[in-house]
Amino acid sequence: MSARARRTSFPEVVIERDSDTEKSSDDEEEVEDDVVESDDQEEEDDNEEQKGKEAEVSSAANKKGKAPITISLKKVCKVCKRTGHQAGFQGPTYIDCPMKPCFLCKLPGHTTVNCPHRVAMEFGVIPAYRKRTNNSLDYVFERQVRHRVPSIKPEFVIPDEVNCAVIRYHSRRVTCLEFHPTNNNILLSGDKKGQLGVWDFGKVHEKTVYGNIHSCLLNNMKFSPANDGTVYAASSDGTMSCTDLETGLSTPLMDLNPNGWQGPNSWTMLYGMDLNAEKGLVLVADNFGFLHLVDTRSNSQKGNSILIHKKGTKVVGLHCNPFQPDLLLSCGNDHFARIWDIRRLEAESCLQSLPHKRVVNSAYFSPISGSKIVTTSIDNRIRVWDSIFGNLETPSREIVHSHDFNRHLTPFRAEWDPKDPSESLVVVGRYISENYNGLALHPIDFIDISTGQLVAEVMDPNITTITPVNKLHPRDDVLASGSSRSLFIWRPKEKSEMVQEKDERKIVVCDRKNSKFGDDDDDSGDDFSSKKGKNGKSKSKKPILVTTPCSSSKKKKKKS
DNA sequence: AGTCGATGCTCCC
DNA sequence: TGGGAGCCCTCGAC
Repeated sequence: MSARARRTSFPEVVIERDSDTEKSSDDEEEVEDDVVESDDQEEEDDNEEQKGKEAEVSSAANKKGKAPITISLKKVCKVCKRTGHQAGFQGPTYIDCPMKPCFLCKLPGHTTVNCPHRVAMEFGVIPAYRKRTNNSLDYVFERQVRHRVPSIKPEFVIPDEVNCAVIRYHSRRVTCLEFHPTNNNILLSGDKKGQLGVWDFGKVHEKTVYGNIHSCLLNNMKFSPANDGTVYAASSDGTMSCTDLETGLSTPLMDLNPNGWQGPNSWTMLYGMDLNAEKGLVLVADNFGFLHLVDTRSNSQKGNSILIHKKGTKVVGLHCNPFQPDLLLSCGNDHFARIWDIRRLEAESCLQSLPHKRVVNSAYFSPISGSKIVTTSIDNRIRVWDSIFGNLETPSREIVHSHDFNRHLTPFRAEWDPKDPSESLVVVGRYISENYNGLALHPIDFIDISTGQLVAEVMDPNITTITPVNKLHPRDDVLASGSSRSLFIWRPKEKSEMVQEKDERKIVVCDRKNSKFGDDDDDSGDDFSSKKGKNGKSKSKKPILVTTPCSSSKKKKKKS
């Protein structure tokens, strides 16, 4: 009996067989066959479904006539390409490849299922503890800053229910969000195509998208502190723009590719951006490690560009300290976050380098006192420095959290709650899914960065996509999320109910072409609620969200 | 329901 | 340092 004939535990498809007596002369193949057999034994023991396929082709190149080609269907792990196990979704639960390090904490020896960081997110985190250096900066902190940070933590208010949304607001994935500084209902959103959305979520059906400002990824935007009708934006097309929100008219303040496309080695993209209101400066950083300053009064570049990160690497984040705007925090792909003094900016003049193990997606000073730093790195760790006046050699805390890099997703950024006086609440989307009543959902996490504890995980059975872009409202208990091409507004449950009393929850489906309901004004669509969970496990889904009419909308006409 | 492809980015050699 | 291989929980179209 040949080896192939004995293989009975999985389906076999013989495409062509010339002669049963012909055997492959290739020794290596013989060995492989043996390996396969032992794997088969495991499969029988496991008694699992056979999925995947492996084509075994006997070369028989030295023989005349046709070679036998046997394709056997058996399970192959798509991660490590070995047999005997399989990674992937089994229903709503993702099974990791046991041959790889933990997908969550990146350590070997276990998978995410029993990773201690998944069981308890605060695992291994040292609760609030400030390293005292007893130097003069510590003294300054005690005198000037400490009283701004209350020692008693207020109760966190979590916006945990979808209040309104526009499905497919953008034609490409959302890259950034920004709330209007004075108008509570205006949300700005940028997308991968460079389009800028202006959404008044008080009037859900009204949708404005400016498509002619940038030609690719809108990476960051900020409102002008001098004029809240004006917004600055940095894009991968190499331009930094200043746009009037009323008219949509845009002025390019900087174009780093004035000669157009000259090849990938010279094409400059703008990523990190922030404003220094005191000095009237826009700070932007590019993909070659340089920082550029633009004077908003003269609309011209100020000084020379300065290399602030390793030459040739992206600088993805810039943040001016809210308390001392001359302090600048940058982060980038050279695995560093850096603190700078804008008054003394030159290459290698940074006050402090904060090393990370991998690329740093974001680095922010705390929003009120500016004395803390939170960074998000693609090594699946949120790092916290409790005081920029203290010892910055090592972070005060490292919180393991799933926010891996994926080329199809906007990079995750942990964002402060600007309303939290204790400066300890942070919001960040989660990459890996969890099984919630038979649905694989990717929640949005609220984390207390002083303890590493998961304060809340916010999800909706209808949002099955990953939500990497999140922004908390500067004044209201509102969370804005960008998930794929859609925008969501969350409010706390009780408040949501109050709002609904006078105006029902509003979910609008955009994109005429892809929606069978056709019209933005059409209120009958259930595209949102009909979305399936992972692996089509939609049976146990609670249909809590439906497309409801906007009662205040005057445009109530049905298409015949 | 299952497959496929668009593709940017990281990191290793 | 440059080039290129490879990429584990995408997402949406067909």
